[in-house]
Amino acid sequence: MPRFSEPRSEEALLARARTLAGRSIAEVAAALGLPVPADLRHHKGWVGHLVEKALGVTAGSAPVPDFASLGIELKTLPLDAEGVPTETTFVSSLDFGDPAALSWEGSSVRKKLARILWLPVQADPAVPLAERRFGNALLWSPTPEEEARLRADFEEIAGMIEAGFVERVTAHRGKVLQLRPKGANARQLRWMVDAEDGALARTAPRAFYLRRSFTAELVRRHWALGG
DNA sequence: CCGTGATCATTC
DNA sequence: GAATGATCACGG
Repeated sequence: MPRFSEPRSEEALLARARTLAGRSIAEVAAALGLPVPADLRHHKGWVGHLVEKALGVTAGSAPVPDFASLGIELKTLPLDAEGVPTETTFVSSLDFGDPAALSWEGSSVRKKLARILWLPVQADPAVPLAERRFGNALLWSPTPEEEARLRADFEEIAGMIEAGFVERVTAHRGKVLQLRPKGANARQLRWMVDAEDGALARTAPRAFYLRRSFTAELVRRHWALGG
């Protein structure tokens, strides 16, 4: 059954997450006394918030791990009928005000991806939201090979930003990790320091995302699903 | 206002 | 069909 308190160990967290396996969104929501929206069009992060409540996440929107004391990030992983992720995975926003944010070691990307609790959730559009079921959770850390691929993409993107070409970093760049706009709308802007002259300039807020091909590979390897 | 939770909608 | 760029809701 879902609980409200934060788990104190990896084992406790994983055990609790696995109680969600096979359960429907309607069941989990009912246990928490939450109504299920008809669809996600106006509730895009709803499933993620539902799972947070069920597993005892208290961190809110602070840029820290969901389970701060355990250093674990929680991510839902929406899968289609074949077990392939239907969406990219948000990793972290780019902090234009933090010089360390552009070094791999100091980056929020490395920290966020260091340990993730993946919770697969059915996302076949043919299945109504309330009837979709959760899968078996996986506590994951990147292998050295995966980290090398992530780091290579990150450093390519970070290098362009440091050189003053942030506007030329599109979502096409990066094999497993990409940088995309992330904001309420395209009109929202952030201040950044221009690499050339040090002047302040406005630019769109951006965030790092994992490509579907990367998480699809993860699913195939750990759940033996998909094609 | 901003960051986290993500998915949508248009274009390719 | 899949990917990119845009968008929606919420808490603090």
